[in-house]
Amino acid sequence: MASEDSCAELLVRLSDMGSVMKAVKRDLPFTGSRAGLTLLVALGRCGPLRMGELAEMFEIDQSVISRHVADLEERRLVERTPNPRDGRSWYVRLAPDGKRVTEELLTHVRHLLASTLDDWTDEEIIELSGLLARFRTSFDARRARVAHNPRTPHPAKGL
Amino acid sequence: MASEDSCAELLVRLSDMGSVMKAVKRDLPFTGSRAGLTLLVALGRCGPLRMGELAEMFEIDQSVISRHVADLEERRLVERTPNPRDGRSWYVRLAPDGKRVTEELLTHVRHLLASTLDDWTDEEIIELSGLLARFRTSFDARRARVAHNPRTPHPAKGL
DNA sequence: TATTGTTATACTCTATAACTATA
DNA sequence: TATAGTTATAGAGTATAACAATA
Repeated sequence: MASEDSCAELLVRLSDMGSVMKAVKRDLPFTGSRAGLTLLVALGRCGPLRMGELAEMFEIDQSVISRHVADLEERRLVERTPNPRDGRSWYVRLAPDGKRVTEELLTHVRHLLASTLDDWTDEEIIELSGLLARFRTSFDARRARVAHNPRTPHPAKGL
Repeated sequence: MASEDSCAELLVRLSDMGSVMKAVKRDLPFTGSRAGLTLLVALGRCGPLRMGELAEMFEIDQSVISRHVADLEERRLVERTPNPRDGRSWYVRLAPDGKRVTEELLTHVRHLLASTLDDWTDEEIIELSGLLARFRTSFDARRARVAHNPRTPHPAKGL
């Protein structure tokens, strides 16, 4: 069972990761918005996705996705194809330029990370990845519990 | 030595933590900006800090800190005292209300985390905290190396 | 002359609401 | 009527540059 002390410590460490990722993203050689970059990477990992799926994945509004995708499309980094099963929706996929850019970016970050972790063993890195993946699973499970059993006020949106 | 594969995996996991922290912050019972909240927590952890120190800590511009602190001061959550050793600078500290609010928030998040990790052992949590702390250390060390030995183009700011 | 902090301005990211077109 | 996506508008967060006061 998790103690308050160990949770407080973990909280600090997790917050710290925010600064780290921010620094990584800021120094990335990409002439476009950080949000667009994030979408490109997601499309590279997951393959074609609908607008709504992207919105759900990042928990941001569809309207925001709509504008970012429009921007990426204008810059020839993604392409849209109509969903043959539903005339309302679209699939977004990486265009050739987008694929190239995304691969370059990922290579860049992987090198950065490898250089950062040059005194770590592979086992240690895998250990950390595993714990983070498990943390994510636990977090999602808790959210599902709360959503199904809403004794807490509400999702409490604007607070 | 870190392999490309393990780094790629870790990269995905670290990005994931961004979404998690965003969800945590969004559901927090705080009637104010997320940025202000972050500053309050930092002041609670570190004690009185100068404006410039806050800017450096979060790697954002002094002008931004200036406006957030002005807002928090207006809402009686922080207080400013002149630095007796340097007439240009100010110390920012939690006001009584700010101290109360900060403690309530931290208690809330600790409970949230404890509920999330109810099937983790304390040792596992401490293990994860330790690896994250070490990651942060490695990351900072790499940045210092690059800064002192700038064979890469430059800090590459606007990119 | 350099540094601490402020103000003015503009850009990025996001949310809300009103809209369209399909289902 | 419900849903997928768009557009308009507003708010939060940040960076840049010009500035005041102090070192």
